[in-house]
Amino acid sequence: MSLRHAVLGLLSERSASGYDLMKLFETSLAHVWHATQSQVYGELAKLAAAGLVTVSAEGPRGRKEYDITDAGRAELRRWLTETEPERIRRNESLLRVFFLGTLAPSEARRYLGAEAERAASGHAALRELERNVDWGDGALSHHGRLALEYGLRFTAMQEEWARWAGRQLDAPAEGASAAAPDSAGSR
Amino acid sequence: MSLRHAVLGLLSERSASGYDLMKLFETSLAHVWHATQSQVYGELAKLAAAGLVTVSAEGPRGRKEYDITDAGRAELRRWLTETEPERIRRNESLLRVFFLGTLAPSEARRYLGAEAERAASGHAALRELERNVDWGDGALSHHGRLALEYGLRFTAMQEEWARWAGRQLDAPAEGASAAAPDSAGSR
DNA sequence: CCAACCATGTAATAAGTTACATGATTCA
DNA sequence: TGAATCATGTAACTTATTACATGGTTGG
Repeated sequence: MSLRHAVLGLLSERSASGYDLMKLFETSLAHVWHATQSQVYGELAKLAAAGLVTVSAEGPRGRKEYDITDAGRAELRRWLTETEPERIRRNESLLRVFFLGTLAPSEARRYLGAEAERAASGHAALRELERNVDWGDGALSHHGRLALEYGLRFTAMQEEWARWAGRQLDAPAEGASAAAPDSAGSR
Repeated sequence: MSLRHAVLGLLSERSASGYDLMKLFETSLAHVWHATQSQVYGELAKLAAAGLVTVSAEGPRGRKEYDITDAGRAELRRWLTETEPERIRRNESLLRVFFLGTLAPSEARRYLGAEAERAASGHAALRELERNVDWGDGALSHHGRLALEYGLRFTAMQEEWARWAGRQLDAPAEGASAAAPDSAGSR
C-alpha cells in the first residue's frame, strides 16, 4: 500500500492539495512511483477518514489543502523504519527476453538493440533533468538527488547489459561455459 | 496485460498444466514476472475462451494440459515485435529514499545499509542459482541465462549505489555541486 | 495409511486504469 | 472573451492478492 505512504511523504514536506500532489507525482516521483489522479484524490479521502491527514484550508475553486497529522507522521515513520520494501517482481522488458527464442535471430537482436537505445535515452533524459532541477529546495529534493543517481546508474547498467546480451546472441550458444570477459563475473 | 503473454511464452516452449506453469512462475520467472495461482488458472481459462490455447489432454486428478495455438503464437509474436515494453514506474525502495529526510540521520543510514545488504544477498542468491540451474535445456533457459546476468549486474549496481548514497548522507549537504568521485558521471 | 504432492477452482477484496463530468479563475 | 490552468470528483472496468474449498494420487 505504498501510494498511501507516498502521499504522506509528500505532505510531510509541505501541505498541498490533490492537484499539487499530482504535479509532484508527475515530476519528482515520476520515475519512482506512478499514480493517477483518481488514485490520489481517492487516497486523500481515505487518509482524511483515517485521521492521517486533515483539510487545513479551503481555497478558491473548491481547493482543499491537506496537512499531515501526528498520526500520519507516525505511520510514515513506522513504514520507513519497521517494514521492508517489497522487491520488484515484475519487469516486462526482461520477461520478453525469456521468449526471444521464439523470434528470428535478427528480430531478437533488434529487440535488444532497441532496449539499449531506450536505456540510453532514459539516461540522457535524467542527465537533462539533473541540469534543470533546482537543487537546494527541501530535504525531498536533496534525497531526490540520490534517487536520480540511482536512475543514472540503472540506465547505464541497462544499456551495457543490452549491448552485452546482443553480442551473446551472435556468439555460439554453448551454454554457461561461455562467460564473457565483460560479464558481471569480472567485478 | 503481460501475464497473458508470460503464459503464452511458457506454453510456446512446451505444453503444460496450470500446475506446471505455476512451478515455472516460481522458478524461472520468479525474479521477472510474479503471478499467483488464481491468476494463472483464470488466465488459462480466458486464453482458452479466446482460442489462444487449447486443452490438448486431460490426465489424472483433473489435470488439463494446455497447448498454444497458432493464434496464440501469433499473439505472442505481435507482443514481442510490435509493442513496446512498459517502463517500470514503481520502485518502493527508491520511493522510501525520497522521505529519508523525515528520519534521524542514523536511521536513514541504517536504511541504506540494509538496502546494500539486501542487494548483496540478492546477488549471492543469483550466483547460487547460476551454479544450480542446469543450463542447456531449451531456448527458454538459454535466454534465462541472459536475464540472470541482468539480475547480477542489477544487484551489483544496487549495492554500490546504496553504499555510495550512505556516504552522501555523511557528506555535507551542499547540493548538486558535490559530485562524488564514484558517481555515474565518472563513467 | 498417511504425508507429500498433484491439481483445479471460487469468492472477496484491494489496487490501479481509463474515461467521463463538471466547473471556477486567471490572464493575455 | 477565450484559452490555459486550477481543481475535484465518480463510474466502469481490469488486474492482482489473499483466503478458502475440494479432492485425487503416489510412494514410503
